[in-house]
Amino acid sequence: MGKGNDHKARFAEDGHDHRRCIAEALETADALCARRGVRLTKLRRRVLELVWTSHAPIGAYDVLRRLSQEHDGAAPPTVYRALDFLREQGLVHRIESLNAFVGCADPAEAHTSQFLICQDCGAAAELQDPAINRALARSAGSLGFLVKDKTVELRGLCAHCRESGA
Amino acid sequence: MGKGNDHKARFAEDGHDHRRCIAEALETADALCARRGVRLTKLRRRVLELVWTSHAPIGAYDVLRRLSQEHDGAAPPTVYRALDFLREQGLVHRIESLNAFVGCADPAEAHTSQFLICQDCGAAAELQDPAINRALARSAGSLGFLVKDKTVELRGLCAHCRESGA
DNA sequence: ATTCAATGGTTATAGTATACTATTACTGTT
DNA sequence: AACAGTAATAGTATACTATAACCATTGAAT
Ligand SMILES: [Zn+2]
Ligand SMILES: [Zn+2]
Ligand SMILES: [Zn+2]
Ligand SMILES: [Zn+2]
Repeated sequence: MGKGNDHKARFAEDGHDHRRCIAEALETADALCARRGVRLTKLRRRVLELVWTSHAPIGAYDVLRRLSQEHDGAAPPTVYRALDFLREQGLVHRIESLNAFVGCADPAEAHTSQFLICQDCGAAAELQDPAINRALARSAGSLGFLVKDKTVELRGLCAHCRESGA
Repeated sequence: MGKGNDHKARFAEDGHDHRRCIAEALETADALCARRGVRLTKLRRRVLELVWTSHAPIGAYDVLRRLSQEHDGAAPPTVYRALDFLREQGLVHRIESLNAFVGCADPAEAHTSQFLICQDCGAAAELQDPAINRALARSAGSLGFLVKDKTVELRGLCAHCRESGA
């Protein structure tokens, strides 16, 4: 299965085999879409692959620039349509504070996650911390607020960049 | 002082005196800027007033449209500069998931807050819940992540719209 | 008065996202 | 084979959000 059945994800390790990250993400996506009866077309699959280029969220227009090199006539809607599909299927997440997209670490089932985003290396780690969700639910509940959707994004320095920096 | 010395803010009540909200926000801003020795110019003050038009976050270009009606030559930079100043002074917050701005309920000192945003009436309530901040700090800390900035935005239905809706 | 940094005006451009229309590819039906 | 229905993609234009770059003015401090 995918990389992330961990309850709590981590930042990818420094010298990790990222080709394997990508391959696993694509395999998981293939299996998931097959099971759901939705089509991970060549285009959508390629956009997913481009999003997985690194663990740093990538902008839609960066995806477009790369896609254009191999796909004549690629235009903004080409990318946004693919990203919309991938988001609907939970295969990518949007990072609101960056206007950018990142591959989901654990797309098997719907979930709300939190993101730690390193301002130095750009990498984003996806967490699913029940304690955070509990605290949010409590706070919203006490005001009678019905939560439909959550955005939790923390920006700062990951452990690695914190050490190597000053 | 301002409206919000509450530990936990609430959604503004249905028939509340919003003119008073605005007046208090402006008074607080005047006092705060005077104390800090920064200039809340006529333009900046007017932009703050426009942001406080309602408790719903407002887009920069909506501010611009209104400002243009009374201020010749208002252009995007006019508004963004004023908003930048107001954000630096903690007088307005940016809602990342809406690309919009909202007045701060308690600008007296720097703080990280959370937002509950009603998808029906548009209003945003600003919370400062220590339990949420604790949960976030714990989670980030356990990964050695140094948090510099937080975005916590929950979208859904406020108590009022939940009742009046279906 | 002189000076310098802060403020704002103006024009242009970058960056992000969607609306709208048309076409293609695949499916099953007649 | 001809047809209709559907999903996916193409193509064009436009809306929306934000910043760059350069210049004129203001206003507080010396
Ligand atoms: Zn990897
Ligand atoms: Zn990092
Ligand atoms: Zn009010
Ligand atoms: Zn509401």
